[in-house]
Amino acid sequence: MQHTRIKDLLNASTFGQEVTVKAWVKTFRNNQFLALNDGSCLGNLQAVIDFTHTEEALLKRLNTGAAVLVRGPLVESLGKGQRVEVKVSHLEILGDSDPEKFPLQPKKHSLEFLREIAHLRFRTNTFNAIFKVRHTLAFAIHQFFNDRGFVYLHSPIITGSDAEGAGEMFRVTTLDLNNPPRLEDGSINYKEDFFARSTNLTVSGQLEGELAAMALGNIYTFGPTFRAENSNTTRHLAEFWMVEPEMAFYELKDNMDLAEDMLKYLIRYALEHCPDEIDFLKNRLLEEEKLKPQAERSELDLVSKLNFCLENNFERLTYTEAIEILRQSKPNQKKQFKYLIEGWGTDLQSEHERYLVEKHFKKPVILTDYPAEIKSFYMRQNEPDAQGRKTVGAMDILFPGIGEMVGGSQREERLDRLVGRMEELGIPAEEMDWFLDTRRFGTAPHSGFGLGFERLVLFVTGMTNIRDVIPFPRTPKNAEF
RNA sequence: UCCUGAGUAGCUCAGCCGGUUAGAGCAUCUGACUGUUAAUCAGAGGGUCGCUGGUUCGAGCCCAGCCUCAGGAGCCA
Repeated sequence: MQHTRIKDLLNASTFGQEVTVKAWVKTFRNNQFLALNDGSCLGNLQAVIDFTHTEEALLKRLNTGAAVLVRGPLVESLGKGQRVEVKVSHLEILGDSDPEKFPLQPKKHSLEFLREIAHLRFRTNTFNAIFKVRHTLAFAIHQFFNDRGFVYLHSPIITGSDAEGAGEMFRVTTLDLNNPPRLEDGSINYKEDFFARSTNLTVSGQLEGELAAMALGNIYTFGPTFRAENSNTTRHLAEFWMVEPEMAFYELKDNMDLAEDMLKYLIRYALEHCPDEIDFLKNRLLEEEKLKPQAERSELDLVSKLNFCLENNFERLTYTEAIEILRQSKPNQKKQFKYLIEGWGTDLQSEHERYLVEKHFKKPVILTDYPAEIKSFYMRQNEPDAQGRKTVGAMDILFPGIGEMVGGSQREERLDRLVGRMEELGIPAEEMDWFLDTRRFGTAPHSGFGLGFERLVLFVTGMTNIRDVIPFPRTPKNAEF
């Protein structure tokens, strides 16, 4: 049967026509006012029921969560608080919702509780808004790259390479775990496994992306990524989505320019296409901040924060410059950092990144040229500086409240340098032969980066826990639903 | 994995120094009211105090172990 989405009805400019609405009950007030939501927008449609001419048994079934059909003329609302309403002439229950058992009430629930009922949390305003924004950002990613002639590459989810060392991996196998085939020395015989070798879920599509970029020019991947790290934080998931562009003939600066353009494009796209959702999330955040002491409240509301991000250039500086700023910073002088900045060469701790981004520059920061020791083997080796310190052409983009949003680099395209570094780190070159072929045949400067999609969604929605911006979060000890 | 905190009604939380029958608001149920905006008013029902063990005349409260959750750290995106 034909029915109209509530979003269209709330925007309607003509009245009197009969409409049919199919939606879920949010609340039923005063035995006559039904607040309906069908997911098409955050707003509810008010349906007014003539309870004197409606069976009492039917009215009793208008419980929060029930699916209903209402039909009647769309009229200007007699009451305050809404512009339009439906005067119900026909009412049907499509699906009951037992009020004794339905866990959502017309009141504020904690995010922790909603996480436990992740299958139902879509029905709340907050998660309606979050997943609209998430969708919009995903769509905008494809739009951005497509407009610029990038090819969307599907890198494999099951990988055979275990040489990359970018974190703990999830094993993929069809072997009988209770009785696996073994070699004479007792080790497991993967020759008998499905792929006749040991396989894992991907931790990054970068290496495959590089192969494609060295032919197609500019590519990007956007898919699920898996890390079996025992991370219990508000910023990590065992299964998350990552965007990884890879560009032939791009040097580090081109790489940074693209990443900054992309982030601004995505934020602007969300602001333009989800104004209601972001406004709702902004107000939600303001409510939450009221509970905090003045000192801990943020200076900018969500919309201002996003706009501020668009209006300012990201601060670009090298690791070496950042160390100097941190060394002379107040918290370092006063020994307030848990990890004091003493010398050059160690990785920055969260507290240092937060100081740079949230206190010193107060905007997104791109850090470049990290010490080679603390970065991956594939990053391009810079010439040592006057003091003989070795760095690589890496770039990390740090965001306030999030930390590392993007991690990327110019890749080492010189075969001898790359193989040399792999030897130093004990990475077996034989297993990476296919990867090294790009450096053997027509090698060229190229660059790329990885964007943690959920971290972007966190920033744009103003949420603070990454488990609340993915439908069904996978974290250590939790893979429910 | 480490550090800190938490776990009491469907939800959010209170529960004093270890002491009789464990409380409140919301939700639910019953009734009243009927242009309400998380409707309102009156009444009622609702508990394995995370689990296991220990101390004690007596444990929601003290002790030990475990489980789960949250925040921070590490790892990273």
